[in-house]
Amino acid sequence: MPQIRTQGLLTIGEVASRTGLAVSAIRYYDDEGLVAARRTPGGKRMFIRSDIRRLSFILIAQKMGFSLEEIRAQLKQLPLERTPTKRDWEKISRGFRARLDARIGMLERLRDRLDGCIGCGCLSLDACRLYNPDDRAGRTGTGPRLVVEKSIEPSPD
Amino acid sequence: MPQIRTQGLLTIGEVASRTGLAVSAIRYYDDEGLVAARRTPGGKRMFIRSDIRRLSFILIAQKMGFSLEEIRAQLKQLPLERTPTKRDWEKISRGFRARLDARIGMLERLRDRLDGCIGCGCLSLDACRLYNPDDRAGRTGTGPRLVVEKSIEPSPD
DNA sequence: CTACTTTCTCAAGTGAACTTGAGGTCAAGA
DNA sequence: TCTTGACCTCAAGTTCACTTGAGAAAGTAG
Repeated sequence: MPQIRTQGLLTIGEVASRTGLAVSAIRYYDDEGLVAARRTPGGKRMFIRSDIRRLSFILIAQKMGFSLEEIRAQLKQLPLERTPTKRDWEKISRGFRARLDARIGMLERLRDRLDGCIGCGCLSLDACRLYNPDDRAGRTGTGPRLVVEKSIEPSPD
Repeated sequence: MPQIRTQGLLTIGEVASRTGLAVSAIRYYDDEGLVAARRTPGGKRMFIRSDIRRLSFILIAQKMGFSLEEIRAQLKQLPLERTPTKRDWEKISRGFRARLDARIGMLERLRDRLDGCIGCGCLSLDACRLYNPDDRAGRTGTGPRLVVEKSIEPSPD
């Protein structure tokens, strides 16, 4: 029985145990185009080694709070069929790092505001800098949400 | 028609426009016990002013990546019926701050590892410190996920 | 070849956090 | 009084990120 090139390729089960992902999750990512498994003549998914890296990246990016949609966008910069090069990963890294810094920055801003607001126990909502960073009170009708969206979100993208 | 104490109470519509939340979302939070609206004899929800603060807190905490479940746990420390005092909010603030710091710390650790791994473009998975921080290669079968869970999660809680 | 494990597809279910829709009530203004 | 608009309940629908289940085919060990 001639193995039609199992040349270092991995089955979905192997990838699952190597990444810790469920087989069903990997299939889902394949369907969603986050990885691109090739197929054996029999129709089984086969992965290249660098797919493990790809999948681990997905896992980690999710932990960081990125949606699959955002992760997909990041991964679009990597070649799907070929093992990515140093340059390929570096490109990803830059964009990812930027988004991550933005996210961290947002959390830190929120934290610092909390310290100065909830922390201080100020109970006068209209004067609260967390909810009204411009010191304009909440009488406009478009309150906190807009404030949050505008001043705290990482980037408009 | 004697208003049975609209004494500074707010309707759901007013609260919605003050917080930027949808009316349906506020009703949902009320059902879920994240706020406790009192009712008019006619059955309409009425809110006290500090509920705006409560709801804004929910909004912000969600932006930070906390689930409603976690937020509920935080808010349990606040009195539901009474306007919270400085002390009340301070208690919240401490727990919240700790969780927030943990979250930021996790992101920073991940970011720094990315810099040293994806950033450097190292392509040898088995040697990658991000996926194998202990420098033990991924041959054990229980790979990256465990690594991520164990070393990067904020706290077991 | 048989038995067994792994994999396949496709449809449907899950939980979180809401939104939408249907049908009904309440209070104020013309 | 009639109408309008804000509110009510309850059930069902939505999106995300998967999981579960049914039924079938592929590959491996004996």
